[in-house]
Amino acid sequence: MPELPEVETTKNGLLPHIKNKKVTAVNILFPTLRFQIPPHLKTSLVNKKLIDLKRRGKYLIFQFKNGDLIVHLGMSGKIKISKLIKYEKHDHFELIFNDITLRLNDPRRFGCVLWADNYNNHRLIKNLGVEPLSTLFDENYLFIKSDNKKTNIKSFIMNSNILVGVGNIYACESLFLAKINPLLSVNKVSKKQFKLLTKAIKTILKNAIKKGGTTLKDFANVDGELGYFSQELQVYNLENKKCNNCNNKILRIVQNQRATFYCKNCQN
DNA sequence: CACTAATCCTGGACGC
DNA sequence: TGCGTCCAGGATTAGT
Repeated sequence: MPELPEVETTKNGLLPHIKNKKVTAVNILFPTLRFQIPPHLKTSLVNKKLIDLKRRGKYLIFQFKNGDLIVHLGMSGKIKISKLIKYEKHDHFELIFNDITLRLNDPRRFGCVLWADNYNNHRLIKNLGVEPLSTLFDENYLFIKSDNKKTNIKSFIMNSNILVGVGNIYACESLFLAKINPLLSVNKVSKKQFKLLTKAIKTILKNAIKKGGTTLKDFANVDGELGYFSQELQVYNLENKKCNNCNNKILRIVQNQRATFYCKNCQN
């Protein structure tokens, strides 16, 4: 479900509620996720103060003095500020502070809850590519990374070892904004196109964060409010609808086993 | 090495 | 109302 803007929205929603607060209890309700939730969290986090909450790619990093709690939301994970006493189906993990309870619910179980002494050294984090909203991400970076690669530009920008946070929705939307055909081999992408693309990715992600993310089926922020970027989508999930630029029909194809939406007329 | 396919899992939409 | 099929926001791993 969540790409960078949704994770960022979650982070921004949670942080003011939990910063500098002590964990009073941890409940592991259903440890089965992509990896088993480490049982020691139930005791090792109690009485520890949350120093900061960060985002790295699509990972949330809850920082404590004794280490980092790493959470990935997978396709269907949600963290809510819970006022409910009764648990719901697919609740997995609960982080309880004095006055507030965070609950992780993940029906498809592609998410994970991990522990690391330092998140930067964790095997799932240390090889991640650049943050798209950082100054390290520019056309030169993409150009260097694209060297000799024949893979298509869409899967290239979705490769988290190159660039983090861009999933299927924002890859489609960014390529549309940059007017680049998603099928184009990266070794044929010009420097000028890379410049347009980096700019488009930054613009799309920033705007999506501002709108509180994209709600397709059920994404909601920590207070249960929906994301409004879905109203601004230009191609994603809009097969056979008219392109806002040229009125041609938006196409749906499959690339690397993922749906791609684009306008053949505008993106070439 | 580079690229493709399979895989993990549940639930919602849709056709019959 | 129910059943079968397909599809979904991710990312690793196995295989060619």
